[in-house]
Amino acid sequence: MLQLQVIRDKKDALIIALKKRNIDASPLLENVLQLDEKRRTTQSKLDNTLAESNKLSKEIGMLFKSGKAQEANILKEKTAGLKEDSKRLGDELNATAEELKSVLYQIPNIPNDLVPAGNTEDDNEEVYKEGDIPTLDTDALPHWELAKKYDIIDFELGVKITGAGFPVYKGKGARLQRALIAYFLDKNTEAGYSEIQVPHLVNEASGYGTGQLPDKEGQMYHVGADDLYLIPTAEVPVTNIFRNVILNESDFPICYTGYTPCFRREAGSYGAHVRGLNRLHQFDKVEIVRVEHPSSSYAALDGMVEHVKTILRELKLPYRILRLCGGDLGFTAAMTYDFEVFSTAQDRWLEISSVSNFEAYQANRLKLRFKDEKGKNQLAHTLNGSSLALPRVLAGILENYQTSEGIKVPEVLIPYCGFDIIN
RNA sequence: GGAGAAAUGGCAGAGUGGUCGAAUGCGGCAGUCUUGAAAACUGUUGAGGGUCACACCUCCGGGGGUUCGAAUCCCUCUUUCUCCGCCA
Repeated sequence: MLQLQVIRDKKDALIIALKKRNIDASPLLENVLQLDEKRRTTQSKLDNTLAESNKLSKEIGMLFKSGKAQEANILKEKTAGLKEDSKRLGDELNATAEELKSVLYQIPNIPNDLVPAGNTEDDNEEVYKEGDIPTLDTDALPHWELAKKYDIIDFELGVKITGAGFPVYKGKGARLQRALIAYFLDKNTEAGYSEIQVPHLVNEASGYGTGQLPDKEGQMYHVGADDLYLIPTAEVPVTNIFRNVILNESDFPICYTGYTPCFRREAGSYGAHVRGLNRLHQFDKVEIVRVEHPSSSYAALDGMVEHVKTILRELKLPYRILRLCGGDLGFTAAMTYDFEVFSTAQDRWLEISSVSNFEAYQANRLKLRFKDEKGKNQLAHTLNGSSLALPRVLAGILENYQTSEGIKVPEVLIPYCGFDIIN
């Protein structure tokens, strides 16, 4: 959520910046300012009424104490009208505040200056590319065929147990999956991220805190009986650790890494492009989350990007990095870098990581602040990224490492797997 | 799941209808003293709204109610603790 003060101060600049997302924010922002104005006048009317009623109450108290019940009762009558007024003004204030909040929730984050304009993923800007795309035999298979051939992932079994998009990993497939998780976590902790295990279900307040609610309500699985949501990413529980927290400057930087399964309804996406591991309802992911001082959040973002690079370099997977354009940028992000690995047999790029700076947008919802050197509370910046999302990394490994003898295991993973080929 | 107790500032812990945003202790910060540090002493120390700045308003787990007036009384939800039951 954007800060009211920022909207008040720089409305026109915000409208221009939000054009990159192809939205005309001016009606929304106007509405915000109008509601804010109304909120403040109502608030001040209410405050005055309450002040008067507080004053009378004190007088009544003193009169009763000094035995002047008669006079006190006269004053009591005067308070009746004030009570009605404050009730009415209070209701009005609440309604206005609610309305204001709901409009604020509809405004996405302001894209960073570096974010290119554009509508679709075709307008994303490739900023980096590394690794050689292997030349495969003509009979090379896509990963879902390989999974079947070597019996390491069973999609049909998942359909039987749960439904489409819930694969079952078997034997060396399961072991490879576990190896990847352990390897990612080790790399992250070596880089200074502390490992953490968090709940896989979150409450409504957490959903609002990181911005999944109300914007992406339909993307999360909701457990009605307990009113909880299955997490779509570890970002939600990990970042919400800091909801309603006031940090000291010396606490920065805060770096966490956690492995969790992720659950996404993916309503409306069907077809060939979601085959195999390309898009699932349940998948595993290792996430990195940082909380930073505003002055260093972009350095932190760069650091996260460099870190993810080292992992892909070690896995020897061909990848590229895109800076997302305004139209493709997530609702809450100010800037995002997507990592894509080349899936050779499918001849397409697969997104395997998304690293974002949310600046103060999430912090404003979370009320995540720190005391600056002047002792004033300021909003912190939050960031997160995948390091990495498992299924598509697995798809990339299976396809790019396939040989006529079987699928070779990337060297760095051999110690984690205990085998060097899947055949 | 059943029975009972509780929830107050960074922490501990007073406060059962009026001047309580809240005693006291610890911790934090600043100062005095000291070559420096410790100790001691002095002062200061929650958040939000509002204002040029004050004033003023709100917040004692969340929500609602009673009352001229609620941290204090009532209802409700949540959480924690104790006992019982169940259980990986």
